[in-house]
Amino acid sequence: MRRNTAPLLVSKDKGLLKHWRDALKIKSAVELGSFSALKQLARRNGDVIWLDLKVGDVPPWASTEWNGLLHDKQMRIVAASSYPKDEEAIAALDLGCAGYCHAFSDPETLRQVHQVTMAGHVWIGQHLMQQLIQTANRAKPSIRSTPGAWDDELTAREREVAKMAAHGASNLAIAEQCDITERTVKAHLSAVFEKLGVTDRLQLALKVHGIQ
Amino acid sequence: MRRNTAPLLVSKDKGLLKHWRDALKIKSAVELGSFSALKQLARRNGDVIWLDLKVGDVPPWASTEWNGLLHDKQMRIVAASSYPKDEEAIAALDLGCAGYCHAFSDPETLRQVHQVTMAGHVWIGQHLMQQLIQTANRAKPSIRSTPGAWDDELTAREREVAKMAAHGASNLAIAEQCDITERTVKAHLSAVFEKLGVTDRLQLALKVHGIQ
DNA sequence: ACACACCCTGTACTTGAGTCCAATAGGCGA
DNA sequence: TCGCCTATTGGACTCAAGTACAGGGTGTGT
Repeated sequence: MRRNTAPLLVSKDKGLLKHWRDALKIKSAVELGSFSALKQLARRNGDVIWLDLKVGDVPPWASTEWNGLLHDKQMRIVAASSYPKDEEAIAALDLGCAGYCHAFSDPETLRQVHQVTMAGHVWIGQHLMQQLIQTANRAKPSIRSTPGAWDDELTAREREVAKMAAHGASNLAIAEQCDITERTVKAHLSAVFEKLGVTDRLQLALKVHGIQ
Repeated sequence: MRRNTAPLLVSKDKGLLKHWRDALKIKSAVELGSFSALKQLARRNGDVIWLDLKVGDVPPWASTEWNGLLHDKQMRIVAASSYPKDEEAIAALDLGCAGYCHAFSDPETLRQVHQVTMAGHVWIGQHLMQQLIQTANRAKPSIRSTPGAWDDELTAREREVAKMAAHGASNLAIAEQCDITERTVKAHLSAVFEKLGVTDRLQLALKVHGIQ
């Protein structure tokens, strides 16, 4: 079982340091004022390191400086920003950071971040989580029942009409675009619905775009 | 501050139920043996619901049955599987589940999952996290188009209704799930259309799911 | 007390969507 | 030539969706 190891707080902001100390309920935290000072420490025992990204000398995410710190599992770094950005979060987590959060999150959340990361898990905010899930859902055709082959048994015309409908075009708009009657569009769509096993154009759109 | 509300455990597996009870350190847990029983409960107060996916009558992820349970924030469902799959996790979390984990995770992890989800955050295993990060990194143009900001100026109810509509639910279905009148659903959706600058539910769906 | 936002509901209306029951015409393989 | 598929269209119909107009109830901040 793990015990109450002292986290390492890296920031220049006195207010932030106090906020963290109060939240994590620690009396004597090791505190550093710069990223370079952090680098000196070399391999610690697995404590969580809270890193204020505003600290100044934090290297860019693409830098190789991170390799030694993160790719061995020795350091569990929680990157904290007062102005969180999704791109930054992804970059940080991809590099191996144990967490990414708003620097001034409420104490309860900070405590959870600490516990979770200390236990070897990864922390991520729910907003970013939604982004990731959505991206993954769109990027991963393996989830679909019919991976990209939704239009297999459709005729050319049906495919054409189906795509337009799935992108929000009205029957009339499709008719004009294809230079046919609205009635014909309906006929094609009915056939499409039948073949794809859906009931309306919204279901069709979800299927075409890979959602459910 | 948060009180010690009793979680709801849904499983047929006696051993699993005991495992969960022991891990979460609860004496009197409400336990259900089926998903359908869970559906009867309607809107609870926000307790965490532990759902064993092996329970049998769990509807497929594409089903609209999930809408009412998940898209309002009333139910925080942690989906637990003895044979976790990444695709399933993504599907579950995308639908609005608060977490996805191995059913027989060690007690400490289970406790953390419980705390995190109870606090309104989302739990995800670190392996899947890595996958998501990598996927996001490969497809980062889509994430910077901020597909998650579509519901910024919507009210909670509007958001809820909008999500369900965007997933293909009819007004009547939404009404029943939310226990309101179809007329009210229309009112909410009209407001949503107005705020999002779309004309119908299909356009809404495209916006919600990040297409166009 | 008041304004304001949100949530809920009603009646009445217009209209796009989708279906059912047809029909005509061209292409193509057996 | 005879089916069979595809594309096209018509009329008539049902119905969900969305809008316009008009409220009532609640909670919250000023």
